Amino acid sequence: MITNKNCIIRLSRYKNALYRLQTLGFVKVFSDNLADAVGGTASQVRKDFSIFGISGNKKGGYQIDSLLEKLNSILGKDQLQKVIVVGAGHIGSALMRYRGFEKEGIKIVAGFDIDPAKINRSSPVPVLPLEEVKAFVKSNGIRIAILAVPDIAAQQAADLICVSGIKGILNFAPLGLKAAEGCIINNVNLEIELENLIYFVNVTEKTK
Amino acid sequence: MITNKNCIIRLSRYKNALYRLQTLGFVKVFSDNLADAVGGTASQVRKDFSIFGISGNKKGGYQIDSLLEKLNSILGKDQLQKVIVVGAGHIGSALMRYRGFEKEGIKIVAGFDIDPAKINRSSPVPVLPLEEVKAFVKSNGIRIAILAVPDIAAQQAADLICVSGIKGILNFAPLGLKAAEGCIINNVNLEIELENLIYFVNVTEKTK
DNA sequence: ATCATTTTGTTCTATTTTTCACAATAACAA
DNA sequence: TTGTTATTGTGAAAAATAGAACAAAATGAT
Repeated sequence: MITNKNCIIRLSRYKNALYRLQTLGFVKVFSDNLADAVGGTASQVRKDFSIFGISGNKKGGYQIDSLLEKLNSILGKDQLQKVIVVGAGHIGSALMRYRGFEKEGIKIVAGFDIDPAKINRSSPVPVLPLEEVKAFVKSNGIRIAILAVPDIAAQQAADLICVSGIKGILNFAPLGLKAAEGCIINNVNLEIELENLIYFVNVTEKTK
Repeated sequence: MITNKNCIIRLSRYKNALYRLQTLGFVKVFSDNLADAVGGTASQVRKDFSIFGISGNKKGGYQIDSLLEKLNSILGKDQLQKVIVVGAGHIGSALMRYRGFEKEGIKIVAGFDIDPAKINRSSPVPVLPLEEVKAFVKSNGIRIAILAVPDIAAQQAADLICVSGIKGILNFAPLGLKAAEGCIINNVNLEIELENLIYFVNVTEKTK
């Protein structure tokens, strides 16, 4: 089994680049075009494809449409992914209003919050009371949740949604969470991303 | 020079864990405590410290306060980092309202947008016309920008702020940007993060 | 048809990152 | 003291990842 997260991220980037190339009218692509498009090497593009049994044509490159089909299937994009957002604060609400996911086949179907003032069953993406999350997850077959609650509530909320049947959590709380058995947590930590950026800006400035 | 991004991310996590431990009343910590706290190995904690010349006490572990001082200095947290947000849409506005950065010594000092309707010079974080970005960056010595504009505008906006003197960009546009010479770009791509999560949820489900 | 050229697919090599293992040493106990 | 134990710091080993190189195959030109 592939455990290389960067490799999967590259597949996503290839996919995105391929859509752009397709829009521009291209129907086939070579490994070095893709490498240029995502900022990698042609070797690595071919290696990545080889790992997943994707093959092209000697001298003919890769057919963009069939390549996209294969990448989309690997990335689980052959079916609509329904996602919930837990926490309807600034970040959570912004995510619920964000339309960019839809063109990626990702649909935010509901938000949940513990604060009654945030509940709104009639908005485009309804915001429901947190107590209803378990029933909702079960009856709608949701597997993925975005967690955007304050630090203090994060672990508790994570535990709750794991028990509710969620298999993967994208965690925005700036705090490492302990995953329950059978649940994967990926962290998006903006503070850490910024710190990282600041570090590398600092060191490249110093070494110059 | 250290180029290992994950290593720097771990330093941030150690730092955050240390603050939590400090709050709980601890004054010293052992490598295995930290490993537990961030989900790594004790070896790696010590190796990471060793790389940056951080040393503790044989049998005595690490003094939390001096350890934090060293980590904060490495991560550039010994001075307030002023950051601007380019793009005052849903994500950009949410970031400007997000108070979590302040306790990390990161202050969003202004937002910029091309849409006159978004301009608001009197809000807590003023939103200014994009034309003013260069002057603002220069006169306030800003080095870091968060880019939260729509796809189509992203490369152009990135070019503009690089020319304006920005050294590091945290890019939210779901699109790989070409960095101008002397400018570092880190990408935060929520679609890709979700795809990644979905992939790993799928494979762990299948292999079980 | 033959040859030259292009591009894949994969093996082999290099580099990077992580883990292991253990000597060195500080703290404490007897 | 002397011995025992706990923990660091690091060099060496292992594992994971990336890159280079090249044979094989397909295309097109002469």
